[in-house]
Parts: sequence; structure tokens; C-alpha cells
Amino acid sequence: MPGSSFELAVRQPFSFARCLEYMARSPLESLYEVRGSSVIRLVRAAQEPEQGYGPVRSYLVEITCPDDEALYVRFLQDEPGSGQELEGVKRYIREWFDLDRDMKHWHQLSSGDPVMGKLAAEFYGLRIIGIPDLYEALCWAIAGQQVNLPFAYKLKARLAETYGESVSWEGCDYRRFPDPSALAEADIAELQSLQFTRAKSAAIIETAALMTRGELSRAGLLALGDFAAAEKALVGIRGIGPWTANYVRMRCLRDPGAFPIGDVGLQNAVRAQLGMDRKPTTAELKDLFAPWSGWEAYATFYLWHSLY
DNA sequence: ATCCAGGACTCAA
DNA sequence: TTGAGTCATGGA
Repeated sequence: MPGSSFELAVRQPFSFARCLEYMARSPLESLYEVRGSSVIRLVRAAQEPEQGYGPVRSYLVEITCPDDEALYVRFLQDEPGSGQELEGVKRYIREWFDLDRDMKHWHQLSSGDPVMGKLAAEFYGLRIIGIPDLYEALCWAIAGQQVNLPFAYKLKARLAETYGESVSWEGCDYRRFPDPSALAEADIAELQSLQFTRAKSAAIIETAALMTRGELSRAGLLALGDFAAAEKALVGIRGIGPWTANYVRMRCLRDPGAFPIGDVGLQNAVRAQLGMDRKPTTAELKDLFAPWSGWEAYATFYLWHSLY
């Protein structure tokens, strides 16, 4: 029965408009659709399918937030048949928008800062838009290694179209990123034909196999105790380097101190913000970020957003 | 053709 | 641990 809905309270400050502004940055996004002041997405009713609780359904939801006080979530087609599934959807959306983050310290740090103050004010209420699904986060990061963003979006869309489930609603298709089980036994040539390099293809298949075997999971990484340990585990996988690992820490594991320092987008944003005639060096980035210790991920995200 | 893009790997010091 | 050189691919 479509039309059922629920609300999710948000911590202040929160700006849904700022979040949508970030999410709408590319017309090539394939996993959700921003329509004016709402977003529509096919959401899996549980994380970690590799943990072995059988097939889990997905539900098409529309999210609005008229007053920035709470997210208003409506099921557009089916609705969850159990409280457990409903909780899965809720958990996903809380992670997606980082709803449980206490932003107080960030705003204390950034408000009077010579570099970040301006961005923090301009993007007031923007949260790091997360990628709650570990496999999606890994594949998105791997796809984005050393290629321009539009091409990365195309690669992701090809994975979703080729291997992911989809539903149709009001003439539009909505896709969900494939589960690792869909790619665990794929052939490298198969992905190369989608224009992934050999190395990226191998990494995507290898991580899928690890996850399908239960040897890699979001819960497992978080259970390692600290994010450095999670990063070490990720970097141990061929094709995953420090940038990808920190990207996943930032957008999937929800570590506010993650710092993808080698990121060229970050470097270009810093260059523009500081009016430099070249990209900053690693040492310069470390110095610049020193005042934002513990919130490097948020500083990075706000700098990314400044590029658009 | 040449350079850039939200890097990773290898190998040397 | 850090730095240069190499690889890889599409787009401008």
C-alpha cells in the first residue's frame, strides 16, 4: 500500500536544501533523483547483505524536509512488511544524511576560521552525504580513481545498470547499486568492456568476493576498534590505496577525521580558496588542516562543495 | 597531440 | 615512511 510515511528527527543545525544542492551536482547521478526540494531513491531495507540474513527487499522512497526540523519519508510503491525492514530503511537514511552527527564542535572550529569560516557560513547545515553501503562506497571510490568525475559517474551507472535491481515509477527507472554477490564471480573482461581498467576491474571483483565470503564488511571494519585499523585492512586489498581507504572512512564508516589528502579535487579547491597559482603540497595541506583536527572529513567535504 | 582527472603500484633511499 | 617513475583510460 503506497503512501505510508514516517519522520526522522534531525539535530540542528541542518539544511536539507544544502544537502540537496550537493546531491544535485551531477546530472549523471544514477542512484537517486533530486527533484526540486525532494529526493527519490530505491533503498535496501538492511545493510550488510553479506551477513547472511537472506534476500532483503528494497523500497522506493521520497524524502522531503519542509522545515529542516525532520525528514519526511514516504514510500512510493510498496512499504516494508515488518518492523525490522522499516528499521533498516530508517537506519539507511540516518546514515545517508549523517543525521546523528553533533555539529557543535565543527561550528566552533570553523566559524572564526580564516579559510573555513566563509564556507561554513555559506554551506551552513550541510552534512557529509554518506554512502552507507560499503560495496557501493568502495566501487564508487575505485571508479573515481584518477578519472574525471563525469566519467566516474558513467562507470558507476554502468555497474548499476548491468548488475543492479531496478524499479519503475511514473515512467522513470530507479536503480539500486548491486550487491557484492552479483559481481563476486564476474570476469575481469566483463568489467573492462564497461571501460573499467584491468586493475579497477580486479579490485571490484576481489572486494565483491571478500564481502560475499564474509571476510569484509562495514560492521567488521567498525568492529576493529579504530578507523586506522579499518584503513589498514582496506589498504591491504590490491587496488585500494590510501585515498580510497580514507574516502570510505569518510563517506561510509562515518569517520569525521578521515582525510583523503591526495585528492585532486581537494587540492584544486584549496588552491582556489587561497588564490594560489598552483596546487598545494602535502605539507601545505597538513598545515592548513591542522586547526580542523578531528573534522578533516567535514573540511574536505565543504571544500569539495566549494568547487560547484 | 598533450594534459588533466576526487590514484595505485613498485622500488629505491 | 617518503618520493620519483610507471601504468591506465576517457575527455577536453
